[in-house]
Amino acid sequence: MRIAREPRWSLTVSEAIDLQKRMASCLSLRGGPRNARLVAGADVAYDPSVQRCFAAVVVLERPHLEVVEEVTADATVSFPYVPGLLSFREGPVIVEAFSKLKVRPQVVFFDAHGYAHPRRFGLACHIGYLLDIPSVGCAKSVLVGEPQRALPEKALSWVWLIDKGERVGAVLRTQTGRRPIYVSPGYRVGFLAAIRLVSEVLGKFRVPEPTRLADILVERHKRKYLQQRGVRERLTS
DNA sequence: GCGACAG
DNA sequence: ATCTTGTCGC
Ligand SMILES: [Mg+2]
Repeated sequence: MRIAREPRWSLTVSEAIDLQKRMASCLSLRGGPRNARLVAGADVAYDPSVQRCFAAVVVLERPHLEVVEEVTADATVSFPYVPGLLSFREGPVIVEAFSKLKVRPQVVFFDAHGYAHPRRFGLACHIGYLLDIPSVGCAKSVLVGEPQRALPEKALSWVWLIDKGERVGAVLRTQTGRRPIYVSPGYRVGFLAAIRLVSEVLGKFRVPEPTRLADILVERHKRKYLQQRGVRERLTS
């Protein structure tokens, strides 16, 4: 798959923050794909000992969520973890993985926030923009904001996530008796569309299928990569 | 200054 | 995110 926009990743922390402020103003919080057939999930894993990171993208076909393509990539960690700047840490290896895809997904789900971000430009917004593909943020914990009211226990119940008086996303209970996930618009997707899209790709787990399968694949890829590297060192030394 | 803080 | 085995609860 061809990457629509050329990213520049070599930025300082303050330059990255400036970029987010500039980019946030040119985002559309409306729309959303109609009856998307190809949906994708992406996730990243790390090996702290060698400053290496890994990414996986899994493409599924709706409505039955069958896997149609899987790709992985790996790279050297090039940016620290700074809350609010996750896309600059995980972006390079994620985009690298997407470039290896043959098919072009119609929507992408990320294991991170989108609009629910200090500067309203989380990883899901940033990567969706670079790929020029509608995207949704599906985080497992909160970065900014608070539920507008108490979240009911029943599965599929949701409430708005409010930050500084502004609606930034939704708190969605995907399973009864389990903690909720945090859904927010990424790129070219509205609030209700984001919630609907996530509900359409839920399986039997708390986390949506696309990101859950990407998580499993990236973990498997990381293990294989490190094993292979261990073998080479043994034969070289 | 203090506390919060995606992955 | 990662370090880590078994164990308790939905
Ligand atoms: Mg992740």
